[in-house]
Amino acid sequence: MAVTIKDIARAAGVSHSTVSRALKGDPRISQATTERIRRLAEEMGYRPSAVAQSLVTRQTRTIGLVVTFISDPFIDRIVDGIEDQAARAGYSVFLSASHADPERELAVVETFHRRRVDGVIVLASRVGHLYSERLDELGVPIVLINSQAEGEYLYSVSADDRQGARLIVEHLITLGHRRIGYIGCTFRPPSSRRRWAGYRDALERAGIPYDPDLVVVPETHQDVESGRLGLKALLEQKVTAVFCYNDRTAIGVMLEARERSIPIPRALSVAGFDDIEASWYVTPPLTTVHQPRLEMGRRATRMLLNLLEGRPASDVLLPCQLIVRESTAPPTEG
Amino acid sequence: MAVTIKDIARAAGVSHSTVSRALKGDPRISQATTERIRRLAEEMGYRPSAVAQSLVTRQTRTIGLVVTFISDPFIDRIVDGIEDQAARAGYSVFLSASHADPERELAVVETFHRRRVDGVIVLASRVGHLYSERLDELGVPIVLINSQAEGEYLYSVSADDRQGARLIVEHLITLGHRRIGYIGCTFRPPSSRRRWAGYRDALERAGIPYDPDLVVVPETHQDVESGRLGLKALLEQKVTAVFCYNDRTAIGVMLEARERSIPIPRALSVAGFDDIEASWYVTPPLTTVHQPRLEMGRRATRMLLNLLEGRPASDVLLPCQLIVRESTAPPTEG
DNA sequence: AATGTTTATGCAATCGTGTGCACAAGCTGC
DNA sequence: GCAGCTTGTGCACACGATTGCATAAACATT
Repeated sequence: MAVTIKDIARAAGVSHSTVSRALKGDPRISQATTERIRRLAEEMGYRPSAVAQSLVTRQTRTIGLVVTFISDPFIDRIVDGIEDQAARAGYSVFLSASHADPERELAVVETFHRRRVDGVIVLASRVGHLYSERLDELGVPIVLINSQAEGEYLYSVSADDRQGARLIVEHLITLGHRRIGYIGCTFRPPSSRRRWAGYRDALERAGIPYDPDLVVVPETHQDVESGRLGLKALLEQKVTAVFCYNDRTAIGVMLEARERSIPIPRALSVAGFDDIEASWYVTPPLTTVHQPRLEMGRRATRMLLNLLEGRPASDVLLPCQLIVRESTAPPTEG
Repeated sequence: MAVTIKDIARAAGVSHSTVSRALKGDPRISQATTERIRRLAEEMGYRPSAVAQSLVTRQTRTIGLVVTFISDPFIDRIVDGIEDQAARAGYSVFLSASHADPERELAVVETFHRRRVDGVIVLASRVGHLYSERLDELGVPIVLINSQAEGEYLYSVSADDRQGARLIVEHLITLGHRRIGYIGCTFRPPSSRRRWAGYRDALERAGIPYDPDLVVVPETHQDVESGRLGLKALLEQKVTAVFCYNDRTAIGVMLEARERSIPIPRALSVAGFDDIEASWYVTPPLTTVHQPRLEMGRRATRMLLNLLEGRPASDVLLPCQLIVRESTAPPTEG
């Protein structure tokens, strides 16, 4: 059995209210008693029950974190940032995976409800209408990170997809490329659309006419596969460079290119997005766009904590950074 | 304000005890009342408070999960497996990172204590004496996955490091290699030692004398760097193949080899361990040992749940599987 | 000496749920 | 018509903390 304040009260010969107050540093309790009680608590190995505290204070100091899949190389550092900030503030994190399955999404929300989490962070998920509605019913603040929500959500932290895409496509243009393909993503429509917009921004600024034939959105839910399919389609278009929705897609392109003996970057430049760990393991190392993932996790958590303390918060859009490695080079003549 | 059983009781014109019993399906409550109450609960959007339930039942149905770093490509699927099984059983998971920092380790244990978690899973961590002692003080079952604990711990789920290592070294021997190096890991001594033992097992079975000069344990806490350093040391020994502590180390070897224009697998075969996602993205795809990570997470969780229900449990040692890809080949003559 | 003020502590209710025990009503059996 | 049994429900306490209010003692004020 765990030690309770009553046990301490008995040992100290005071009431349990006094113990509670002493431990909280209530000035009404005399210095002497406070110290005596604190020493006893320490000796007896007292650990306040967060459960009992939650019941009376009506806040659990927990936050619910939903991701679609835990094994997504994109999210690891974000979760790191979330856990870090939450722990520092004395909050604990419930981790749940929705697997992009509506049934499990509802189950997760239900669980968060029963657990009475103080707030929720939704990570890189597609938030459909039903899901969104249920989340709202929780009646707690919700922060979305890199949301694939269809409507505009109240609070969000995102990397600037459009700016990042523009950056990397400008890099390709600067290298001399004119026929640049874009391989989008069919199951993350909003961010794919934003990256596509950045791609067009770059073309427009350079005065290169936009050619819809150079844009493909393969019908698959596997990023790597998407890259393979995308490349097949784009080869007919004689592109000299490909900008991919994300690094996994770019890796798919590279794998497919290798099978077809297309040397990268000599015959084809490949660019990704996200800067996942594997992007600098592959051959050649991938030119990509870095998203400040750790920072995104931290900012989202701080935003949530602010909201929980009644402070205002406003959306955060973090800039991306171009990472030039070896998968991009000037196009070869002819 | 959330709906409570008292609200339902008032609406139904019964006492809250009756509501509690009806919702739990107590046979003493008449069919009619039970149904009426259930309908009301549904209509009013009642969500039982896990907090209040925990207080009285003295179990929280939560499990604490500690990892050293969240952004470790090795753990993602394990966590997937844990979350999956826990969620199915109605348990929620508190995720914490210790960052291999003694201070944070203690903080995590302290948090789990206050939260009154029912059990703990420790993932791939080095569990020192102090840490271990504190964990014991929690007084709840603890399951270690791929433990780097120094002593023998009560309950654990592991992949069979020794067997896996033997498997892959035998593969190298079968290809014709005789001078095979091993690059170990300095900050995960127990498993590194086990893989080293498997390496020697394979040599012994093949009648190849063990040469300590072919074993290096670079003094670095970065896996990739370890591979680079390891290769530098082993090149002097004229090895034709290298077995690495893990895939990241093997990737380090490959990167270093590329910089030195050593073709893989023609001039050097490289083998890893773990089968992380990046292992099949690299060029050439890495021959490695697959650990059934998803299964490890699932088994650990089921073991913990068994312990929580008073059922017995015994340690699990799961076999590893050899994954032959393209980074290994017969040695070239001369 | 009576009253007011300060200081230190205790009492008791509360948070939302579970549960042992009491109890009332209806039924059975003699 | 009464004891005994069954059935359905309520009372009241418990879980471990927080907190408004009461109170007792000590001291200051008039």
